Amino acid sequence: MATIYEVSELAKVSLATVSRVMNGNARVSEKTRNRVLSAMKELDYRPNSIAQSLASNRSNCIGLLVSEIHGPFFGQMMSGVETELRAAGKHVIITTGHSEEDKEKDGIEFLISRNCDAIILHVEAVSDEYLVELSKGKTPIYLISRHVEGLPDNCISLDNELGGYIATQSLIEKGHRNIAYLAGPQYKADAIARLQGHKRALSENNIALNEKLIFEAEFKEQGGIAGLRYFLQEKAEFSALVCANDEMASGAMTYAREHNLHMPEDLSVIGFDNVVFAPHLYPKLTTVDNPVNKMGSMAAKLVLKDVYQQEQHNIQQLFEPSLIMRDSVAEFT
Amino acid sequence: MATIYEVSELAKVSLATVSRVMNGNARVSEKTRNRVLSAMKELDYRPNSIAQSLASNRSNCIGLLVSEIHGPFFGQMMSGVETELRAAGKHVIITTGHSEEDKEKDGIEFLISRNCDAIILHVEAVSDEYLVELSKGKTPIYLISRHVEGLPDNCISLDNELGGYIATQSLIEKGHRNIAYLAGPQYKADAIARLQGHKRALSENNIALNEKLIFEAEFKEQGGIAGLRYFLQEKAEFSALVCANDEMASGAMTYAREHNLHMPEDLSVIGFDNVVFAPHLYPKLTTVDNPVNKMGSMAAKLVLKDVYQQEQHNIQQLFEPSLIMRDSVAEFT
DNA sequence: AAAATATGGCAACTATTTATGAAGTTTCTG
DNA sequence: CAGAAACTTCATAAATAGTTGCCATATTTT
Repeated sequence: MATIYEVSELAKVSLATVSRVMNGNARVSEKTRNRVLSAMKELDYRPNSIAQSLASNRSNCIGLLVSEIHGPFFGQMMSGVETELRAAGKHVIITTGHSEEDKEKDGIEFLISRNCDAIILHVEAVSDEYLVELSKGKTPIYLISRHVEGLPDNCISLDNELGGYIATQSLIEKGHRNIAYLAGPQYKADAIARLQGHKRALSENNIALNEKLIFEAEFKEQGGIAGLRYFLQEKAEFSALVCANDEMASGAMTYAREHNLHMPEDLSVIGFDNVVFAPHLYPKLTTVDNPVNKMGSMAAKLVLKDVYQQEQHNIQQLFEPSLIMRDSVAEFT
Repeated sequence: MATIYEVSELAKVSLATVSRVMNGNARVSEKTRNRVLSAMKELDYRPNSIAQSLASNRSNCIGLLVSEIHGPFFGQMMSGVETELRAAGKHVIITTGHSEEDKEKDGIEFLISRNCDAIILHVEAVSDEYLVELSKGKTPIYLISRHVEGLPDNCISLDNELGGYIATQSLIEKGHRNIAYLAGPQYKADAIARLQGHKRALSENNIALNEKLIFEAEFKEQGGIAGLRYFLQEKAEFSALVCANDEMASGAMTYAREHNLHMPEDLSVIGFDNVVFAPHLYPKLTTVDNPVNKMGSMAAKLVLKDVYQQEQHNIQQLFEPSLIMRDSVAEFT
């Protein structure tokens, strides 16, 4: 591979000038620039990005830590981040945290050790204090789908409380009063907020909270199955079920059907996230849209703005959920 | 950040010795090693991976190019690759090719320019010749889910022809004779092979091929919808539908239900890939399992073996699909 | 005491960025 | 048209943080 020396030699120009042509940080006359460019072309020269990183103390890599790489939710998120950064010529290093404190910390270490210029995190197990401490290090951190007190400029978040609220509210408006709530793991901030929204909707409508109609499970199909099994075993009375995410809703629906509950007549179901497969469930799932893809690209924009000083417009840090009406909710009769 | 010099100074040891302790490529006495290690600890020293890369000509980064980052298929694949490489302390840089020739080439360039030690590709639009040419460059390439003549040692592939065969064969065994086939884009090797398998199953059972029962569409929900719409409009007679992947099956099922076709009584459907949501469709989708996750981790193992000289057992390059029976296929009566 | 093994200290090497002061060239001004 | 000002470019050197090879020396084993 050709080096900058060979280019400078062929173009009969000094090293510094070649560097200037590449980085455009100083004026170079048209004539010289062309000489340099054609020398580069002739030698099929590509700058060694590693050497550039070492000398400039910039790796042009952004670390991205997600809970899981598979799964429709993270897919959308990573996609948003990658698209934005790729367009800016930056590289994305992806790793996972599995929603476990040790693994999340380990993943963060891993990304920092790679000299990422910034890291974008979707972490759930790690504490706010840890993140505040981490943010004092030399690698800037950005959080997706999490709001940390003390890091207002580095968080991209969704108003999960509002999401939980509109889900339940929409059921109440359809006449439902006995509403079961399948909550996500209560150590995860978004799961907590969604449940709070649910409770607010109930209390604003003067519906007493029935603790038996709340069940906590994991954010997966299996969690949905376990949840509905619990509610049915408890013989609780309910005409509608709100699930803290679409995967749970999918599992719950499968289980409901296996137990001869017709949806939406016997049971209305509402999800959260509006994942790709939501419109292909049966019945088509009514859910709360979570603009994860946009949040991902927004996190990337924030990095481009703060870390690489690129001008960015329309920066938005708080996103709002919205209701997507489909067929899984019926009027209560 | 502390450098290797400070460590050597504090440990009263030479530079070379510190390096030897880190890389373990030469013998160091227990005593010295401990002195060095405790000096590192005291200074909270972490080797600068960029400088290591420059000096050793190893970036410890592996590039991964997939068609799309979202989508259940790629999620499983990336997950397999990442898990394996992460455990080996390697970094994964992910980018996308969108199944378009230009973008795929561009993505490859992008990864090579980052000095990846190897790149793992899931490319669909680029030609075999291009890949053979590419493999002559200094960056080793590995292909997932594609077999390229001339690169036998760098391909991990699925016997798609067999997959297509067993899907159709399973329907025939249930008594179906009029079987519609929803094919994937015929410039993609796996889509071609799956269709071939279908045709072989038909001919082995002496069923005449009806061209009207074959439709080509994209590997997405929308493709499934378009396909079934076509078959219904054509008023073709068929009791079963095989879809070239699960997403198409999901779309087709949604469309079928909207047109009052009951599944599996009126229409049996079979998919391909056995994606996470397949068991949560209604009816639960019978499909052909595609071990993408394993194929991803196998590609990673191949890299560890070839590029990093790590011993690996059970290397497998050709994978076999298997039938997963669920509820979307009925006996033809 | 000789041979084998460990370690030290040094230097060259990796490919770039960036600063510096000097020198060269062009353009403008009076 | 001379001189000044502004703009370009040069050549060099230091810095980035490591790896690696070499030979000399120290320590241990035979």
